[in-house]
Amino acid sequence: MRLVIARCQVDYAGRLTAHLPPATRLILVKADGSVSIHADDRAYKPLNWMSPPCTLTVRSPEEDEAAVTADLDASVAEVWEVKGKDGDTLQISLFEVMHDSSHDLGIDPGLQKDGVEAHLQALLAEHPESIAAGLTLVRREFPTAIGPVDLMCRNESGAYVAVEVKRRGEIDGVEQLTRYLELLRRDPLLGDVRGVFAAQQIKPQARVLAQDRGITCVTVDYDALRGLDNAEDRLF
Amino acid sequence: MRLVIARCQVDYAGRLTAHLPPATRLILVKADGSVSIHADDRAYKPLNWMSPPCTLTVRSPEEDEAAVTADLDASVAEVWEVKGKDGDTLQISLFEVMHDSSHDLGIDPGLQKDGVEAHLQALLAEHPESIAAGLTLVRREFPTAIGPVDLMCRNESGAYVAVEVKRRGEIDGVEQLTRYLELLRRDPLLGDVRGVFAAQQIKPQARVLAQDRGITCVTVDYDALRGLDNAEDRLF
DNA sequence: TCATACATTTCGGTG
DNA sequence: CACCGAAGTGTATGA
Repeated sequence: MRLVIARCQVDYAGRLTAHLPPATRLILVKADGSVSIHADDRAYKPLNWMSPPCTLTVRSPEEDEAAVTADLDASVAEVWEVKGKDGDTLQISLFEVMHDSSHDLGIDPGLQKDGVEAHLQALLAEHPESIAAGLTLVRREFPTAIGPVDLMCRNESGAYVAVEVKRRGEIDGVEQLTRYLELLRRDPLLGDVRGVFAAQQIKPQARVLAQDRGITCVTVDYDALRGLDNAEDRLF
Repeated sequence: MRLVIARCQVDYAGRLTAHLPPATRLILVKADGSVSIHADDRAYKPLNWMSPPCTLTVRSPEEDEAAVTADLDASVAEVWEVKGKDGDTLQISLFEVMHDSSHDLGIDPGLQKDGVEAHLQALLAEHPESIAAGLTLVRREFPTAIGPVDLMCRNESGAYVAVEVKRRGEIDGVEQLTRYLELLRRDPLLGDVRGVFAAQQIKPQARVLAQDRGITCVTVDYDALRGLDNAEDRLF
């Protein structure tokens, strides 16, 4: 990884056209060839970047007439041109370099995650009764023409119940479930299909929309479910 | 901005739980207090991060028993604890520091963009006939109870046409337009309202859904529109 | 402050 | 390779 602190100007042309006026910034050149430009704020998003695969070409400004403008040519030390795979380009004009160091980091073992929707879905699949009393699982990822329903269940009276699982319940989740229900209800083998929208938190607007469409909302306690799981582990 | 290259282990607890095993990485501490951890690949996304506002506390490992594990205590040099506003925490255990430098960057003038949806909408507003022959603009951002319709037009026979503009046409865009149309059609003053989904690219699934709902799909050539605009500039 | 829509979204999964 | 959906999404804008 190469770290460069420099006064620079950046021009991007690709899916959009963007320009960064001259200022001092951090330029990161990583081992995979990717380049990103960071200001002194925002942890997550760089000001500008080029995703791999891409190639970086460094040249002095006089090598390329086009890169030399009347205002800038006197002070430009180097011009970096980064070309992406879709023909997009990032041109970095460096005026003054304050810092430049390279470091060998090696490959990263990577991030281990827990608590995402997949886990929530797995826990609910193991404990469908926590969604509604008497509910039993038919299968996870129940296939439809427009994609799989998270959980297909049956209630005490044998009716099918399609469950959409979300960490945060918002309008688009209700729309998604609505589309599934529309399709499922066309299948005469399934008969009437109920809809349940299960999430850790459900936004008021999503709740109203769901209610309007006859979809039941269930808020799920992830920690309690995990506890249930742990308790089970201990018991059996 | 502070740049630290160090062998470190990272643990995040917040909306999810995540863990980074010991490895050499770049740790960025920015002027706004934000912290991000980068591996030697991926331009855009850090391995882990804490968005501002947040506070960084540095301490030697013996100050906090909880942070000291049997496996690690011998080699841990420092433990950084970053607390976010929602009570989420990022704990960085540093084993060995290879580089540590600080740089004053000042505030950034920021990115200047062109080519986003707003511009596309503006161009289409100036050239509604490029959406469909005979179309004339009534107004941009036509207000409804659930939000503004991008473009409200009328066709040759005087019927209202609601146009949803997207750079990339996907299912949620069709859903959005559907909601608008549902509302607009309740207004007796407007009469029948047609729907047009205009985008640079329209995904097949979105196209199918739109067709099913009687919404017309139009793919827009952004460069041609911009050319039309430039040509106009030259002519008048 | 909250809700919504956009993003050069990025990123991972599946067909 | 495409499409599709999730993300600790982040970010800007308007109510």
